[in-house]
Amino acid sequence: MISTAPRRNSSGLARDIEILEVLGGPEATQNEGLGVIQVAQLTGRDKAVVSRSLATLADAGLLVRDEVTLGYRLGARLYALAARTSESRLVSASRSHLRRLALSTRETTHLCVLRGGNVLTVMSELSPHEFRTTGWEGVTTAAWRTPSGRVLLSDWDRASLSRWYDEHGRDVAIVGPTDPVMARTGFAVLRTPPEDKAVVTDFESLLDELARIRSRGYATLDEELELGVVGASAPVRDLTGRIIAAINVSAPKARIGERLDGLGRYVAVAAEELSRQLGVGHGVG
Amino acid sequence: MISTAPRRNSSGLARDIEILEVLGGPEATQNEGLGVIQVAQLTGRDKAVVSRSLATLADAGLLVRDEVTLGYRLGARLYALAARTSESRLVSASRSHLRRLALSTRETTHLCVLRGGNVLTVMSELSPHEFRTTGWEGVTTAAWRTPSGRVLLSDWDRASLSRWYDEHGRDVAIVGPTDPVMARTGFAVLRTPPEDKAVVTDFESLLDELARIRSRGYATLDEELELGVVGASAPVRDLTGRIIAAINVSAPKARIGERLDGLGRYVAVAAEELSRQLGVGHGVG
DNA sequence: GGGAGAGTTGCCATATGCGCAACTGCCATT
DNA sequence: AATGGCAGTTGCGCATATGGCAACTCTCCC
Repeated sequence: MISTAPRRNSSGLARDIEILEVLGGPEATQNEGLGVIQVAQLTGRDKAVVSRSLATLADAGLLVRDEVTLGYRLGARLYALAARTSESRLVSASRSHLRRLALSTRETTHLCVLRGGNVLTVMSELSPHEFRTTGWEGVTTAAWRTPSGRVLLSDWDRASLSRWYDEHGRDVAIVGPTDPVMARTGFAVLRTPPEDKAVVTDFESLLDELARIRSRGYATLDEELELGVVGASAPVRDLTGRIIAAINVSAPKARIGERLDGLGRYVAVAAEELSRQLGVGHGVG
Repeated sequence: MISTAPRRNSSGLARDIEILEVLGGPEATQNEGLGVIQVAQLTGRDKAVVSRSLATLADAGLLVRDEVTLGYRLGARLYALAARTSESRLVSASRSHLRRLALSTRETTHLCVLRGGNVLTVMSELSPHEFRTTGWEGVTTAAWRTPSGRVLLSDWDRASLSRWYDEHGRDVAIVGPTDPVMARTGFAVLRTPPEDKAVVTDFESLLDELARIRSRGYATLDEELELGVVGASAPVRDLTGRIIAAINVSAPKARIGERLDGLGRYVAVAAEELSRQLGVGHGVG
């Protein structure tokens, strides 16, 4: 990533995107959309501006307005665009691999990509143990704190990493749990890990960990992000060898025990299979 | 009193959306994205304007730029917006389709999703014939025994199916009717179907049935689960093409008679409409 | 009836973005 | 090595779209 932050103008677009984010957030998904005033409050802007922006976005088809309640929600055009992203194609190609992994490990698996300083979970397959009906799709986490994020950074050169770390190294946020109660209470926003568990604390230790990941072919996380939770991640590569995604398995430490490294090797094999399929998948429909 | 089309301003946004559409088009999704000049030609705008707009959109995360080829493509932020709202969107979008289907067939319709080894009925619309006040929302049934469950399994690969069947193939329970009387009396817990009606008896016959479902585009059930009851189910797909839910119509055999296949085709059309609304067909093709 | 809340619109100063043209880099060709 | 062409970025002046305030409508509810 580049962006020595040349401060684009983008006044209008920034506001529009902020509005889209709000309407994609937990407040909007529960009810029948959000009203002008609500969006104005959530974005901290004048209601007149928000009113006009919402109308324009709805005209463009990115939003849909409920004629009765006057509430806005995300529109069909946005979903159509989302379906054409490369992530969308990656997800459909990865599904069976992820599902198989979830069934054989009996744990929850994720497919993650890097977005800015964060790791974006684009797909989840829940373990049979899970009772939740919704996964973590769309949720983002500070990249350098998660095994998937470290995997995704592990093929960067040092200069790029340094720039990236200057910009994002202090990020700690876990953004966007879809449960509104969690969001409101802030429960999931950040749980400080025990000091002694932290493997990565600064740029140098991040480099060390990335080197370890490269040599092993996978990353593991032992209660570093959350007590009682362990995980393993491995890189998915496109046909040029670049790391484009990471497969992750997260589980309670109690169920994994001493087998964490075994899990890492297993995840790595699954990621390699997926990579191979992506390499040949170009001709296949 | 809206929609008198009062000539919105939308100068910048219209252009940005046009650019997004172009980058969602076939020219961009195939190769390594599109360059500034190409987008300028496709939108008929000055390359300077396009250059700035693309940079701004990329800064916002709606676009991603390939460092090497300098090509732009749609970014993960779009996907994240859509993915985060997919479940709530399914429920809200389904209601009108289910209701319409219930009215036109004059039978009870359900929306079902897979949870572990069971089918969970998320939403029901009762037929005009029904007098019960409670639907089957929240009721779960062994997946491989129901048409909806088979539909939901029909896009799984064989390896995953095999694992899944090892774990859940012997489940027979019908769990948790919301009617407390039914629950207490155990009336709905399990009615053994007539032997000769069973289409799926083991893993191989399940595979056969799934193949039949794939080729027809819908599943039917003829007194297999309960005497005198027939049903038809069809798949609902999300924007990546994955089967995320099934629409089901259940009815007394006496009222359907020979028209079961017709009902299946009819349900399949409704499910396709719903899928299209969720974003399928706008995109991958 | 009137008051509160939600949403829209008019107005004006100002910041924004358009469009042209000049500029930088890169690569192939001679 | 010089040249020309192509891709992309940037500087600048001017028109205009946009933000913020306030006034306004509409509906709902007491």
